[in-house]
Amino acid sequence: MSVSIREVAKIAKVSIATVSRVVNNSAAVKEETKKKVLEAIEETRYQPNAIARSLKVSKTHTIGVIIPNIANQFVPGVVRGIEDCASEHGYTIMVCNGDGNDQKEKQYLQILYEKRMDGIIFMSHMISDQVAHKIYSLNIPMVFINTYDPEKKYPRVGINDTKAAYDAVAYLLQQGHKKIAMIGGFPKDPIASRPRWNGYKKALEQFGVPYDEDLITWGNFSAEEGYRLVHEYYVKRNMIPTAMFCASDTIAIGAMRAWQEIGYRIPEDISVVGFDNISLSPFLMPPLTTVAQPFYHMGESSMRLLLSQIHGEKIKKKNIVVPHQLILRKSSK
Amino acid sequence: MSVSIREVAKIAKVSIATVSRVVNNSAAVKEETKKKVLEAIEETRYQPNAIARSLKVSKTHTIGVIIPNIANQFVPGVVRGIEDCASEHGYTIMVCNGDGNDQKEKQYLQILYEKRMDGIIFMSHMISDQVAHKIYSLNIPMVFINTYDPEKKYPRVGINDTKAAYDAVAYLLQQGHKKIAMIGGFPKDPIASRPRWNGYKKALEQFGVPYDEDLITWGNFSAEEGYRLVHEYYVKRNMIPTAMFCASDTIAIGAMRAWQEIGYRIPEDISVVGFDNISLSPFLMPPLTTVAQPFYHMGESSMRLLLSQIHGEKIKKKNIVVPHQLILRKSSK
DNA sequence: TTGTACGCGTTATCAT
DNA sequence: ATGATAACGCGTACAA
Repeated sequence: MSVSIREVAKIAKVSIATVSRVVNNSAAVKEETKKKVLEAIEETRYQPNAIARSLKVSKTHTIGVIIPNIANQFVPGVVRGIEDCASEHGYTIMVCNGDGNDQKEKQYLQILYEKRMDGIIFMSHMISDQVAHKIYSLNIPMVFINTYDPEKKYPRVGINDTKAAYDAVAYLLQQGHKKIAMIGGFPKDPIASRPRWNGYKKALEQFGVPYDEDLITWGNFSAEEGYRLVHEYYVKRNMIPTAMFCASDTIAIGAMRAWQEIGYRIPEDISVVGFDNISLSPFLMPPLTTVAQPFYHMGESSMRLLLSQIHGEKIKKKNIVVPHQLILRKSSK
Repeated sequence: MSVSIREVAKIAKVSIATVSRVVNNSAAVKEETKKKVLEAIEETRYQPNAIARSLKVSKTHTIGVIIPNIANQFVPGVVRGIEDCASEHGYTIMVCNGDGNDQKEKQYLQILYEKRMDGIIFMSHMISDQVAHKIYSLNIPMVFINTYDPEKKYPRVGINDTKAAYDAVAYLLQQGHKKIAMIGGFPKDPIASRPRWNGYKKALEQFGVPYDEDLITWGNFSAEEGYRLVHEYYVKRNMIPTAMFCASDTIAIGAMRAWQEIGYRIPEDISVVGFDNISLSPFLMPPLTTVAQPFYHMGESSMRLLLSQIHGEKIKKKNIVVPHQLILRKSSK
């Protein structure tokens, strides 16, 4: 197999301690012996064994990342933010697709613990009691994206969903819209859906527009659902709004397509605003007005937060809210 | 910190060997003592240390995945395919963004080797001599996605790019188009760009349509470039084709937008066909005709190939070509 | 400045 | 069926 520090030592005619010292620059070594060691390393093609090192120092310089699904629209941006920050600090990431599934999440948590991650970043819509229980049993550095842990023991990073939805709907109201439909995600989802719904209601209230339950529908954040709901709910019931607030850009894409198919023009007949600002939103026809979430930034700052925990610093702020931004494009007026 | 096998042994009043045996089910243990051990494990909340185990058995059950950029349109699908297959077989993945950058790729290769991955999946456009050199120095199970290693020592999975481009352009030709523009990726890229260009030329030849260099431009696979090239090349030179073949869906998105902005209708005035079939292609206006790549499948089968290498099986087929598919939608006629 | 020796938490090979 | 004990490859007191 691969050569160990021992062989290098033998060839360089020094002790393994000395080899270790030059490999890690951990202590002064005479220039001459250092050269001998370096030559021996070259000759043997020695490569340090990080596993052995980890066992010794109880640090893997690896962090676990549990996300719903890497293939989801905005997850990759977050992961990229995490990885950039991680690699910058000498860490590597292990990514796991939890699929918002209790069992899978629990199992990954277990595996990541056994593999002795230095910390874990956990992204999900909601976190079940079972998963929460598992999390607390681990007792290692952790940070949440979007979700909260029930006891709020660990920090969480995310936008202010209520305010973000409020901003979007308030903008529509300001433009004179009164009949504003909303397509949300899972109605029970306490992270993305409830707060956005609240923001919607709050805006209406503020502008003195009565809330109409019939204008609200729930899907699952997918384009297919947005498409389906427009056809099978709004059109079928002949409830044609003048504007529509969608809880995700994917929903908005499906919805816009449905409206356009049956002859409504966007934004002339119906204004549509999305949520997320995924990378293709500016290239849709028409380009989509939406609430941008700083995904990369979220990943990056969650990693930062994790690092400070790993370094033993005490976290004071448990809820790190990152800025959202309403981006006006052509799908609304 | 966390408890070791030793403490469990002490509490259960057995040897560490016995504890190891019950933890791994590696040998028969009397029911009675097994129970004692299990109780001790429960009591101490013992969790096996995978690092120590890895050091002992020289297997990490972890595989490294180097990709250009997880935030790129189609990369997440591939990674998802890899991860599903990996986790199904008890493996975990470490993902690294190489950014198609020699230095980064080399460095990640080094890190992944030091962390003793059981294998590596490498996805990139092209692989430089430096990186190739590094790869060969490692000598561990590896498989490539899209790229080849120069000596073709390791297997590679990908579509037949030439044939795929041929199919797309032949379709356009069949529809009666004669003036077909193409926007490629990096002209030097031997993986995605050259073969697709060749396929384009081959189709023209087959249909007896003369090849016109001026119809070809090169970008970098981005929507911005597609947009820019339409405006600054085709429109400015007044070279208006009747159809356009784009080497990626993102290019097509930018190009469609540019044409539409200046009043050309798609597909009535210009047909556009893309490449990749990213998840939003069906939701564009108009829905994009494109060549689908089976990303998930590519990830999955690359992982399978890696597993068989890890298990010591000899790979006979070095080039695994997965099926592409021309998907006809509304952006072409 | 350098070397010796121990321990990190396992698994595996011997005995018993 | 069980227990001692030797590795695995490394970092680090401590001694020299």
